Amino acid sequence: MDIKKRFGCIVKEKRIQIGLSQEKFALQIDMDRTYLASVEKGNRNISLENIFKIANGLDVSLAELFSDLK
Amino acid sequence: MDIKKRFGCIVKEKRIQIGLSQEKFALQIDMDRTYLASVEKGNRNISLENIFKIANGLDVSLAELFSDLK
DNA sequence: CGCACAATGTTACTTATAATCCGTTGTCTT
DNA sequence: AAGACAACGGATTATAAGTAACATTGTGCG
Repeated sequence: MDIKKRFGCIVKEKRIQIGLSQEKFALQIDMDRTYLASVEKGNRNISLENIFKIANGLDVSLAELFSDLK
Repeated sequence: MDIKKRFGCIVKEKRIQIGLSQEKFALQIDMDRTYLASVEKGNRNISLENIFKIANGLDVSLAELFSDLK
């Protein structure tokens, strides 16, 4: 599985863990709702600053975010 | 310090650890030398696939790469 | 020191694509 | 039906990717 898809899965997992919808989470981290959706789907080659923004929103470090990237 | 600069520092550190010049390393991972230089300088908001490419070139996982991001 | 050369830094530019914004559609669940 | 959520489309804007030319710095050596 490619890196974008793997990343998207983890974001989705962790977002669900904290009990937020795509829309709520996107709003919270000031990111477009449809963009977050496509990131989770693994269709986006997201940039470092947005990766960081998501990690912060999920309240995990970048290392943690990537640690269970199978 | 911002995330781009912190990331760049780590890449530089790890590249030096494996004893490669920017040019050699860039060649190895099929990336332009000047692009790599600006990434290391923290002037680029690099995307996931290029982050991944660098991690692979450095022979570390993404989690490892980000683990000593101070 | 002055010279050569290697390594890195910087600027500026075009092209590719990340990211936003508007909406619609489908699927649950109540 | 209505409301919440997620998937998808298209059009636009912002910016990352990639490259070339040139500048600078660092280093070893005569």
